Amino acid sequence: MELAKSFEPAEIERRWYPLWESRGYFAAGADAARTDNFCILLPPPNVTGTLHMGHGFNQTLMDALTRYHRMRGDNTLWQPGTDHAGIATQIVVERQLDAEGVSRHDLGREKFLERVWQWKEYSGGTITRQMRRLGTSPDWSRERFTMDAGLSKIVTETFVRLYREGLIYRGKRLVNWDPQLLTAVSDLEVVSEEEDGFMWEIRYPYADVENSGKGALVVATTRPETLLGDVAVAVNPDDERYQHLVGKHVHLPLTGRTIPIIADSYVDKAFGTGCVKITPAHDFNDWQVGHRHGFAPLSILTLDARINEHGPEKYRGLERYDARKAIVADLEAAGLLASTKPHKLMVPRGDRTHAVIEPMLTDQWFVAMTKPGADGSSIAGKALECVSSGEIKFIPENWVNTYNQWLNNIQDWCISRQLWWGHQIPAWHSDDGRVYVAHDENEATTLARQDGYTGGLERDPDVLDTWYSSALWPFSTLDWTPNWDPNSPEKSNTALDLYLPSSVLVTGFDIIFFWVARMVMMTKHITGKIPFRHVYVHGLIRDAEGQKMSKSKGNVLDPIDLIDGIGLDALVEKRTSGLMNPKQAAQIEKRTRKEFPDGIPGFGTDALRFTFASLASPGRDIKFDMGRCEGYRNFCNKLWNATRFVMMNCEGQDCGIAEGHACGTDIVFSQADRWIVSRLQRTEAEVAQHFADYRFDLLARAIYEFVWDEYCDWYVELAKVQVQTGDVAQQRGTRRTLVRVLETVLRLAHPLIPFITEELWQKVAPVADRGGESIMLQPYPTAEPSRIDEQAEADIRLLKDMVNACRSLRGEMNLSPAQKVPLLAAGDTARVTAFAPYLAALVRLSEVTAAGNELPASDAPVQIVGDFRLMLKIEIDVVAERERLAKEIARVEGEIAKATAKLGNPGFVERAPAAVVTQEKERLANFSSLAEKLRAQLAWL
RNA sequence: GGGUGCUUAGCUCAGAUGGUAGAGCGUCGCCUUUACACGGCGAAUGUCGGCGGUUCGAUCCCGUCAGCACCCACCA
Repeated sequence: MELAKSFEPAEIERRWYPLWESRGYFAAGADAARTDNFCILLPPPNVTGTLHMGHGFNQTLMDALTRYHRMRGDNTLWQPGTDHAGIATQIVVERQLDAEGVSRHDLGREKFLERVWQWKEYSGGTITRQMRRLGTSPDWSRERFTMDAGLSKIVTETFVRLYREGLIYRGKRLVNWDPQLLTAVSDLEVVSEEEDGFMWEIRYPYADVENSGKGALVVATTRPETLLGDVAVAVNPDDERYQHLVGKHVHLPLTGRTIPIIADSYVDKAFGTGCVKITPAHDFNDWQVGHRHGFAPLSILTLDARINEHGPEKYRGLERYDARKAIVADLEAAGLLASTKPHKLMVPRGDRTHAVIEPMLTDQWFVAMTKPGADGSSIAGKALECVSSGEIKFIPENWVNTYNQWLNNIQDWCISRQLWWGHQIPAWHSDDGRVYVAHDENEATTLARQDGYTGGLERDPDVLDTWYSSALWPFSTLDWTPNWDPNSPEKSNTALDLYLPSSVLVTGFDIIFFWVARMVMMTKHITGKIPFRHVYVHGLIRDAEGQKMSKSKGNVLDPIDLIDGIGLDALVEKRTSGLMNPKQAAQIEKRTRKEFPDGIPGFGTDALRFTFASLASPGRDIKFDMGRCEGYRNFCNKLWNATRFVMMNCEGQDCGIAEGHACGTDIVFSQADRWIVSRLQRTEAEVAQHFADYRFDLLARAIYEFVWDEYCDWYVELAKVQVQTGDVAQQRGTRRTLVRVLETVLRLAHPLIPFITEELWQKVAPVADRGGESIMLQPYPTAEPSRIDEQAEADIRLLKDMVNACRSLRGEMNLSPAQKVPLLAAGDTARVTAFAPYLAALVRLSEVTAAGNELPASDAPVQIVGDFRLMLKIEIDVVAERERLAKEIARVEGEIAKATAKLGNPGFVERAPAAVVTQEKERLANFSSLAEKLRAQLAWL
């Protein structure tokens, strides 16, 4: 069957993916007898999410690694799955309910969860469908979801374990509270950004008899409303201005309360007035200070951030910012407001809701990070050890600093969330405040009875942070059981035995803390094993300007749109619908229409994947450049057409590989044939190295350059000559080389561009005498050093130099590409004769004549290549040619001067390595000889 | 306040245990040469951020300054 004239990816992709999947090519190796295991865990995307550029990038790299190792014959597993993404998913469903005018509380927990499950069922396949469009090849039969029964059971098991070890505890602590979501969040889920605010200075009048009426202490605050919860005013113990006041009291404005003045070194004398109001219930630092001085925190806010019953009657029920206004106004009226100044401050906001986070005193569950466990080391300590010992390796290495720094300063992890969607905490409360943590209610009841409690039990309503189950991913997806023991036949588990630890985690640096560190901590603590050996950390995809892609900025690119293409109107519609702030629509539309006046063309999956791979340089940010996507689409087309050429010339022809054509007697390989095979070996070696180093950018480039610059631009052109002018044996050698090299290159490139390589391989393989139902099942090419041919490489390098020199000459002489001219070549006659047919074709020469050792006197232009002098026999402008030669001589003399100076420097000759000195001498000799020849040529004119 | 990374051709980015600077896109010229105009051939373009130091030699190593970006952190 004929290949289409150009590469049309859509139909090919649609055809191949279902075949691969249904034939089971993605299935895990899972061969218990083997040790060459390779395993990657898919960072589980949100089950209700859609594929974004970050996924596309991340998954392309993982798929390339997976396909590579599978073709190498390794016992390979790419373990897929999705995450329930507690907060994110719950928010989406709550918004849907909002639109219907109901709240989750109207529905009740059970009904609400049904709704979420429904939504999960409805949209849950989107992300995995989109992954399939990317050509990803995980073992879908092993797909897991964090809230599957099996995984949930492991969540419970580990929770109970950690609790019983004393590493999970419950306590009333100040936590980051999202007043909009009404849940605690972890430190990592709070993002602080600098915002404009005010600094208010407030007078707290002296209350003691001797100072009464004599003035006031002035405190500075950015949050005046919290003064209602003040329990003290603190000054630095060394501050001479205030030392005498320590132990005295001030009136707390608007409250009728009197609070003490205390000394604490936490206070910075130089900042503000040197006096700090202490509000332990509403500030993390103040909580510490209050704790040191034995003050009970006074909470003055409700969970939805309104003034509560501990505040004065007047302010009760007021929302925090309304309360602020009222309080500032009242202070001013009372003459207690000393000043108001604009002030920049860091405002903590929830990463999901963007609501201002409130430190809130609540009962929560925590994982103790730094508390020593039974084995004497803490969870965080073990995680540090895994990396410092070298068991786990970061690539690039510098991420170790980031990892260590975080773990060295880690706080206990608040794992409870006041949400409904997630793993409900396996703890049961008695009426009298006792807590029983157990695998299920029966066990809890048993524990309660043993404890002498006979009343009812109520399950803790909270769920776990979504990252808790993610932290277990390396072993929960492999069906870990508490009694797992790889050394015991009854207790072993093939998947775990083979694939824990996995080989490499491929991830962006944005989730090193959220996920990577926590997986190390939990996996090591629970299973005793590290979760993975390598952590390959890649950058984050940004838009062409380097901006983060976000809905509100309207700069989001959808990988599927880059694959299929999208019209301008559809793109505008997509970017402007469902905005949180509809006012941005006009601006987004304008920018989109400017950036993509014709919409986005469909580049196909392979081009997109190749782009992702080639962008995977070690840096932090990756600006997505659509121009490169187009370039790699062109590359795919190049590969397509090279195959078309090879098929036209080889299919049904004698390629010297069918039966009866023994190599040697009736097949001849030219230097060009040996050269391309030699270059192929080098490319194969390079690719293997880049895979080992996770340098997908260099890997993509090596393949690109081999295919385009070597195979297409040179070898195919040389092969045309050989097929046209060679004898039968040489034609055989040429066809065989053409098809075999191509077939190998397809396998070499398959991990990056799976669809086109499969499609083409199906056509090429039979001609190359390789059978098989899919390229996926073929061995990955490996370099054979014995096939590296230095002589052939040198020969072709010389031929290329000659061709380039002649082409350059033609260009400079302004010869039309259509005009054929004769060439006279001085130098080794045998060489000239051997190269003549190639030169004639590649330079478009009418004839090539060997001139022996000397060129005739002529004013024709001459190029010098090594020991050869190449003369184009054309009429030229003698003056222009003199200028050209003079210019060239000047350039060469410049080089000679540089080299001479270098060699004249005793320091260089004495101290530089001998090889460098020799090289420099050679350079000088070559340039000198070239200059001499050029001068001789100039003399002819 | 602590930490990390970046600064190379108009744009996006590679690069070498320190020894003659590269690619893609873009630009300019020529070309329907039967694989490919998603193409071919040719051409132009860089004090490799500034300043010091080490060295025979620095774009690469060290120091310092500037600019940009990001991460962590409790400054009221």
